[in-house]
Amino acid sequence: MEPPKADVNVKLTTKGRYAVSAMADLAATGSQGPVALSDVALRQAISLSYLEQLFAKLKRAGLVASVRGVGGGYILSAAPGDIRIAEIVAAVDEQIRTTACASGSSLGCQGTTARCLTHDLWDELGRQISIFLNAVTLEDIIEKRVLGMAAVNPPHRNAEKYTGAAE
Amino acid sequence: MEPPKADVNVKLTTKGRYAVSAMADLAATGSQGPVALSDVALRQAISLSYLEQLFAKLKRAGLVASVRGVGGGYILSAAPGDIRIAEIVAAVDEQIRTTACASGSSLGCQGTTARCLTHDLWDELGRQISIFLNAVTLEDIIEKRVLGMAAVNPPHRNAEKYTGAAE
DNA sequence: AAGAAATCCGACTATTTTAGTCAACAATAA
DNA sequence: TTATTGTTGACTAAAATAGTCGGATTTCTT
Repeated sequence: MEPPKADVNVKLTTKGRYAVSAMADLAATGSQGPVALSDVALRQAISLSYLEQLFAKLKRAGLVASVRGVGGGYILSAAPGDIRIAEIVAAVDEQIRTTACASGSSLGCQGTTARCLTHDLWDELGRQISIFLNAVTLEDIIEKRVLGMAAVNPPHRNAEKYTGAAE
Repeated sequence: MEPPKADVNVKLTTKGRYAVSAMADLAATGSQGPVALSDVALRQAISLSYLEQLFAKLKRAGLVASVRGVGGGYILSAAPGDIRIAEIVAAVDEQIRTTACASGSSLGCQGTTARCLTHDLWDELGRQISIFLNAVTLEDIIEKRVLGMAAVNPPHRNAEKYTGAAE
């Protein structure tokens, strides 16, 4: 059984990060039974109300299941190794609004002159991000297997290896 | 002479896209002399006033030079092959505000339990995006050499090749 | 049956960011 | 000198983000 793949918009807000943090918390602590959001809220320093919002979406996306009542909480719908980060982000982050030359669609791209020169660029970047977030699972996070992934290959020139942050 | 490298925050708004489009326009049309923003505004369908804002920042970053008066406009400060997309994005997009567990800094990351489990993840993603945007230059864009870059290597599992957008 | 612990639900709000507009000014070429 | 273009800064409207709040519902425990 292979994990489903999610498409990720080039949009990464704190909402998505909170969701991933909360899901990682669930993966790390909830191996036995359901975990109450109030616990997650304390551990991750996120407000309970906000977490409730996020988990409503996560549940709608089928990533978690809920148990109501005393002793209830949320459980992952699948093993941590089968939940990709891309799915989490896609579940909580709303669709990016398509400005002018939207990534993916060729809207308004009847380019005569220089218009939409950058279309391919954003397309490709979005694809790179998707690939990355689809390659990492919750298990990778709690096992700390994320760092040190190989770099992308530049298109044509033999680019010097990019070592780190400038400045 | 090697192009400088810029650090890119994990933040990609239309502002950055507009700037890249405008710079690509400049690269494509302005090989002889300065290009007036009014022309760029028409071709790229961006409002002139907004472009002025963006180019003020681009100039401050040293990516373009300006010529005032009749026949004036903006010129690239370097050859298209020496201007990386990352520099453009970094010039116009403000610094991301560091929430809770900021990428790069270890602020608030005195993690006892599960806190900051995702730190490495966002760090690594930011690095991937930086690598990509640092690998692409304006020349690549106008020569359409952007598409078909190699995928990132997943961390540990031998992930199935991600072929495209789901759904 | 009562109460506590939890999810659920929807409306509301505050803050920030984005995406501009507008007006006035400065330099320069024709 | 006049038209063209850049320069600057203040201002604004709309959208997205990041929540809050109040209440309802379910279910376990006593």
